[in-house]
Amino acid sequence: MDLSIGEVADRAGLAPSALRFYEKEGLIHSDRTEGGQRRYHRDVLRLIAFIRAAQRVGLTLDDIRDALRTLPERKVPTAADWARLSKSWRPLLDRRIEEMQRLRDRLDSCIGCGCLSLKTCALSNPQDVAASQGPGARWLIVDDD
Amino acid sequence: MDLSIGEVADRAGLAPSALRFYEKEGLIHSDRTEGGQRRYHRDVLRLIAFIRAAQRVGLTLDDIRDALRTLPERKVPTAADWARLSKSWRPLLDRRIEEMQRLRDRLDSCIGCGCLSLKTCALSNPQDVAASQGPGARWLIVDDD
DNA sequence: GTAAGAGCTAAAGTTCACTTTAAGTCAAGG
DNA sequence: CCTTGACTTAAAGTGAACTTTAGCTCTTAC
Repeated sequence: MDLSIGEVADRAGLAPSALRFYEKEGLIHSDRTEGGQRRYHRDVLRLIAFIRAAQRVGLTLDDIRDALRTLPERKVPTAADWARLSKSWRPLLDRRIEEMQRLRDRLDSCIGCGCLSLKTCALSNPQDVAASQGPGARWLIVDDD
Repeated sequence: MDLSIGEVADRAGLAPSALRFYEKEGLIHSDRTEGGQRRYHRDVLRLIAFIRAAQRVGLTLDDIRDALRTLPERKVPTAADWARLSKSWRPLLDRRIEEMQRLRDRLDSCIGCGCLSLKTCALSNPQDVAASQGPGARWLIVDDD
């Protein structure tokens, strides 16, 4: 009752080529038939769901492979294993949400006050704050004083 | 009192090569010195802030170029112009925030109940919901019934 | 006036996450 | 048995967003 690559692709909503790619990258695993075709355990669907979720949160496949390495090898992960993994994403998720909300609030306040041309507006003068901080998206994640 | 490419790069927190790239892509504009070097109006810093913000929300540079085309040509955009642009991002931003929150809640509930191996759990059986919906990240954005 | 560092261009290179291609093999229904 | 559609591989291609390289030129401080 194992799944072929096409069945997994259909159910998971991605292309067979993506599954082969994930396997080459060490993210998922398959058994083979006598003739060399892939056969997947149903558990791979949950694994793929986790991979896609992690990607949505902003993790690279490298990050995800590292995280999956913390799952017990050679046995099917338990609910507790998955829970531990989910939990480790929580802070990242919180940060992403907070950042989006800050951006939204900032856009809102600037729309509301029409201040975009004024010196005092955070949006209109991001560079003065940004210049002093490392690389990356600086002005958006600046803490309000 | 115009800015050189290096000054803009420093203040905006990106590389000079990125500024040249943005210019080639039609996102920003520069004047030139007699000798052919770029000189930027201070306004470019705000424009760059907008571009980076839009990227954070998930827009491609193509999307952003299109959005910027709605700004009045040949004159410095007003506060109202920027406000209109910001406003158009609001729905996208809201959707992204909602999606992140849904993912967080779902992970939380699955951690809390330890249900990951059960048939009733949304996280453990994403494929049954996902299969019926188009391509993309489906299970994460499925509405709760 | 000159040296050093900042800037110029065009073209090629990089990384990520896949997809496409080409040439062939496997599996399952009739 | 055989046809058809799904599957196999390795390697090359894709697109987004830049960066790097090479070989110059410009600007500025001394």
